[in-house]
Amino acid sequence: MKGLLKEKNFSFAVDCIIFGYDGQDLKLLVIKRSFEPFKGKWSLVGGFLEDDESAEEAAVRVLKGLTGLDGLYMEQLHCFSEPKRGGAERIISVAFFALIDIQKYNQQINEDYHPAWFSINQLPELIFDHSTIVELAKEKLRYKAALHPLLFELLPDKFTMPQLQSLYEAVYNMEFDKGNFNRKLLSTKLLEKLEDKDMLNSKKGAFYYTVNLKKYSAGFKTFLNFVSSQYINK
Amino acid sequence: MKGLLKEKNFSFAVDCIIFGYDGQDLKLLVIKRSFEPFKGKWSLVGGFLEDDESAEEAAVRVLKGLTGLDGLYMEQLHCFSEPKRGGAERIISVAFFALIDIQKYNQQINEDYHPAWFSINQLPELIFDHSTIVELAKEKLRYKAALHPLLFELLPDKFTMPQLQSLYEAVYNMEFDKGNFNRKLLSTKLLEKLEDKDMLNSKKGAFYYTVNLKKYSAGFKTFLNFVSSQYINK
DNA sequence: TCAAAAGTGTTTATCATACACCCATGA
DNA sequence: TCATGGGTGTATGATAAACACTTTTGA
Repeated sequence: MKGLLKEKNFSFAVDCIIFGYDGQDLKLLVIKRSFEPFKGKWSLVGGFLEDDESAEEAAVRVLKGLTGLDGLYMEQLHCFSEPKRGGAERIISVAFFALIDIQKYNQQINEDYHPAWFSINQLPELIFDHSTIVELAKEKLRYKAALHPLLFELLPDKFTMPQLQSLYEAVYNMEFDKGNFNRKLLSTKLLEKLEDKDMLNSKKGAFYYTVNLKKYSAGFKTFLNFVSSQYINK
Repeated sequence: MKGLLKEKNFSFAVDCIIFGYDGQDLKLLVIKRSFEPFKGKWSLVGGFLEDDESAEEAAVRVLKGLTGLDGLYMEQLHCFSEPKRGGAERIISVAFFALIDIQKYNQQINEDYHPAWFSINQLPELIFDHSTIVELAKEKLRYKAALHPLLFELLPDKFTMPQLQSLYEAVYNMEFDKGNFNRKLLSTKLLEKLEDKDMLNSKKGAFYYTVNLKKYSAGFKTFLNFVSSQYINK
């Protein structure tokens, strides 16, 4: 097929869906466009591909430009290539979703973009097909986090079990039994209990844990079926 | 970011990973290139994107051109955009994987492409990064089929339990207990038992079944954990 | 009547769930 | 000392896995 048809050329961009967690809600980081068209509207961060970089490299560059952070958890989501995605010219885009610790982010924020966090349940209108993209990203996050230890990326290095449980409850919009939650998470052997406690959020205090992802493959199995499949749609 | 940097233009193609099952092995359909460069080498079917179509539409077009078939199960796999994927010029490609009933295919085959089926365990060398793409597709197929009723797409409309079991065994390269396999599959409520039997492959004969995917969402849960997670890597 | 493969039944161990209970602390 | 939330223990039911058993047919 290639070689038989004439090649066309296309504009090619990346868009980043950036998830964070503030202790209450799962949040999305969006920026306010400072240029036309749609100046002043909310949008995902994105950028055009350069000649010498892959989409992955472009996404890393875009993420660093906004957050100042390297080495974020990042994953290719989907390529959106409908001729009329919105906007005057046709742009093909590969979407990536990223998970960041909202505290680390706030230290290095690049205000030039006019970024803002929105709760995932109260998103503003986004330009082009960005709302669709975000919906897909939410589904994928739920799906993948049910099977893999992913959500730790949204927490600080040290976190407590109640924090972790709140995070899962925010992501899946459901409640878990704390006893069963603890057992399940500890049975993965991915967590290491520290000696100090967080005394700020309760009287008794809750022990801190860190995650040891080196044990990932061994502990993987126990993540299967973590969340009942009715909460997974993709 | 968009609007600030100058846009570049890129060649954009789709590649199709086509899986089939011949009753013995999981197979991949590849074509022999009839043009330079790499004339005579094995390759995935692909094609350049047209101005007025999405990548999905292009993949459907390419699949129909080769197999003569519409309405195949098809899913976007990944976008490959490394600047040096192989070949002289840079081409960004979105890969799709498709599942087809090998019998239906053989009726409408387009010999112009010099297509051939290879067992997934004995693949020839493929051009560019196509071997990498196929590896990723295999992983994704295993992953997804462990959670979703997908593999039916590889069988005729009527199939027997032993056939279905052989298919799963080929895909996961392991053996299942027939009693447990039957129970598990029947518990999904996705299968409808027919009145006639296949008397060709055994003395006793095996009842035919059809799959009723309308019951998909209801029966989904039971597909979780179908295959032990150690066989899933993505 | 026997071999081969289809299909069913049964036992056991493991795991998920629900929920009762105990513990440590600040007010 | 009591209310609060952290953390542990336990009983129950559901499910997965192993494997023995029965059924049907062609040779």
